[in-house]
Amino acid sequence: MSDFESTKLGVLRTLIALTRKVRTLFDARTGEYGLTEARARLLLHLSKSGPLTQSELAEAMEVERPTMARLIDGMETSGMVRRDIHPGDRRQRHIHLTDAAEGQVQAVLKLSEQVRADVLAGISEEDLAITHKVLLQMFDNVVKAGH
Amino acid sequence: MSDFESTKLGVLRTLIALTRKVRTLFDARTGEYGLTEARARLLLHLSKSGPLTQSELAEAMEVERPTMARLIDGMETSGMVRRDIHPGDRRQRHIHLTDAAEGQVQAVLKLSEQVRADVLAGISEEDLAITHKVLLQMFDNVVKAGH
DNA sequence: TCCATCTAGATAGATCGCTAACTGTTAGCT
DNA sequence: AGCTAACAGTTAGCGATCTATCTAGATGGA
Repeated sequence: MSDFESTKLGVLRTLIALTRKVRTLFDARTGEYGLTEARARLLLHLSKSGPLTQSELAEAMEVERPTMARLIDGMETSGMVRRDIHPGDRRQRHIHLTDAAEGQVQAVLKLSEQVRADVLAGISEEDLAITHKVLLQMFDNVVKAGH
Repeated sequence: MSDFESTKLGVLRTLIALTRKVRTLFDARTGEYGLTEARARLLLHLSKSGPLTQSELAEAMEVERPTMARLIDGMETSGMVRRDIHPGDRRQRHIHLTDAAEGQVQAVLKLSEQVRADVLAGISEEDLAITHKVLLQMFDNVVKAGH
């Protein structure tokens, strides 16, 4: 088997294993804030975007709506977000960060940048750019293949 | 923000989203065999390696032992694998594919190669090699950071 | 106006991943 | 022989993801 063939065999497997490891690293680091990787990402996203509906958040973070609903459930229970019913359309819930959560944003941002730096250590700008391009291409391929 | 900075921000996010999408694509394709991405991977692994213990399988597929145990539970229930107690060491269970599962290997192999081909479509050998190298580096970084 | 359709969100059920803690078995050392 | 440590596997509990389905509310055409 050529090197190319064995790379093809391994790259998806590496992708999957790496994603799991990144998540567990994130979970370990953010555990003291009552956060997980998914929660931290939502926290940071909301702090940048401002209040959005659940559907908008789901689309922006590329998860399905029930996934987002459950994520919000958990963060609502631990007092990090608030569901506000939109006055003009009672179907919509606008998701706000609570003051407590706003206060954590800086710390989580720092922590998440640290994780990112750890993960990307020793990788050249060129290689990283190529990798990102390739991952985006794969993503596009999967979306197309899904039809 | 430089391009390098924005790539750093996006690449991990793309990685996570891509992994989810690849898994769901796999699940959709293999659904008719009563398989999922994880089950298909175990099926193919066992067909190549021959019978192994649960711990060996867990290590080879880079998941924890309870994860492997439950995966085997499900496949045992649907009649794809068999747990054989090792005569010399009653702690060990040697996991065998059943005849029914052996018969599916070729079809699943084909299917999994098709998914792989779909995902990797249009990506050059050079870029893929770089990507794999970068992912492995990231994996190594995460393992080191986890201590 | 009224009924059909679309949209937003919630709920149910499944899979897969993790850690922590438990049982049973083996091995090793005194 | 017996105690301790290590190992294999299981169980319990939680988080995140998906699809399928349900309810409530909004919209639009007959």
